[in-house]
Amino acid sequence: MAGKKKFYVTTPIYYTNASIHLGGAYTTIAADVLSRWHKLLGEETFFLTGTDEHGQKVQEIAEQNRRKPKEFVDKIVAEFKEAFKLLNISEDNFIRTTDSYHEQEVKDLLNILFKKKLIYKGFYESYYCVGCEQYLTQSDLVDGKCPLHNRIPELKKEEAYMFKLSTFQDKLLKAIKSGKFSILPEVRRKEIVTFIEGGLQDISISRLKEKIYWGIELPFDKNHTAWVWPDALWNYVSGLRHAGKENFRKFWPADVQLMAKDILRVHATIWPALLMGAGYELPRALFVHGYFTINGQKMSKSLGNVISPIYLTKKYGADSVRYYLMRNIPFGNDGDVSEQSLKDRHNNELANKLGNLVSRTAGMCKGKYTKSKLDKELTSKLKFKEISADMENYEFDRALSLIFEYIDECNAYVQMKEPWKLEGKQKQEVLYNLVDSIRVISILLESFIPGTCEKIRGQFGFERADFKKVKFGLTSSGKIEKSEILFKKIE
RNA sequence: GCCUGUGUAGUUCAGCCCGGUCAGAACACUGCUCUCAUAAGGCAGAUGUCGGCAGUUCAAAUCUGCCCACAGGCACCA
Repeated sequence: MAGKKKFYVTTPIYYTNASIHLGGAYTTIAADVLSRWHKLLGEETFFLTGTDEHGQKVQEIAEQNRRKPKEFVDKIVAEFKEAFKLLNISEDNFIRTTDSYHEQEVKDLLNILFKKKLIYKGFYESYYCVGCEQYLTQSDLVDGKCPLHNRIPELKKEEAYMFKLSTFQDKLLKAIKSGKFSILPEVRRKEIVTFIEGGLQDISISRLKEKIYWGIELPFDKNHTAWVWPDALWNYVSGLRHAGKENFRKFWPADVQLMAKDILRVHATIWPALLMGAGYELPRALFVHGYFTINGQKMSKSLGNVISPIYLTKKYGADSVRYYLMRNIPFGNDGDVSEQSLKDRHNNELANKLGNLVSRTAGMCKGKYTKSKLDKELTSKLKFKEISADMENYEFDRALSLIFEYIDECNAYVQMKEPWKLEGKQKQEVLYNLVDSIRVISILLESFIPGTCEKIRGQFGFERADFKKVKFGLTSSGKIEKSEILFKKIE
């Protein structure tokens, strides 16, 4: 079977200065959905996620907690893994930037770039506010002053190794404009093109070790640790190569890398530049999703409206949370999230439509179903091609909406045929078409609500199947093992 | 300030690229109805001057201009 397609998807690695938040769970769910979908398409897939654990913030927070950084991040990482398990995430590797294989890969990268003279010793300049006792960024400043203390910060200069990002400006623009390195959605691509056209400056890729000891030591200078970029971004290479060199050859480059818009710029500039510098192919696409508001408000700790994905999952179940997030917000847009709308979708769509269809069908079958002829009037209403196209375009909400349209058709079909009034063959035929439809639906929904689809398979005795089996009439006669409620109503 | 977007029923949104059943879907609401099922399902209905003004056109939510409101971006915080 030569030429089998492959699919490599990544999430960003999450920073371990705090517990997992809903946004991170969302990105990871989306990546999981894509990975599972492509697997069902018959492709070989690799799905990477993980944690970014070095740097000043972690160092400081650990100190505040009177812990060693490693102890501190171990605890946070355990929470991430717990959350992903709860959410039924099927990653192939969970990389930690503190993993020794990763640290070695980063050193190798830095050596290569250093030898190619893409890294040179220079100075990192930044603004230091004596009042804040902190470094500020350009965007922190208002009229060139620290807005908190209303004073002009000192410009501090310290030795740092620099990466020649500026060298890559034209090559990057070319890659983006040609579509070789695609940035989605379109709005984000425009943003990046404008930014790069404004000119790329070299960036610092190290900090003095005496200041930031919690990082990877530069292989060519013990007094420096790697700054976040080479360390964090390189995970996409090291995390894949960890699964074996064969694997790396097979899966590289990434087919799509998901992220929220806050980290797009580094992923659209520094990241591809590091790859070009080290002689790697660029990822095919970056896909940028939006932010959430909670009940119309920005999510923030100070407002106290942060919703924990662990809380939601424990309360409503992984599949409801997964379904809700994928269905409620067009991927790539900002969107609003609320427990009420989650409940509404859980009750109306998962329980009343899908759950009830399965339940009433199983009930009418009275223990068995018999292979019969197909009713095209029903089965022709499934829009599999459109659903596939929506998935190709990352339009998860549309795909789900079309799948649920078919579920509606099935429910209407029951009403129209009134199988409880029928006998013998006529009745068998109606039930067969419903059972067969449920089988097809369960394959289509597998990526989104894997736990539920497994239950459906168990109930009807279906085999686990991929999209080759998304054809009607493939169900043979069978027994209903047991009847169970897929989604209990909430409140 | 500059650059990008968004503004359509109570709510969330589709439609806008390629002008003419385009005024839609879902939820919520109201009425009717089947009874296999998780008091679920089915059918029917009301709701909007498509942000504002002007222009192009036989015809504009759909194209153009201006205005208003909101959001995002404009480098070392990820």
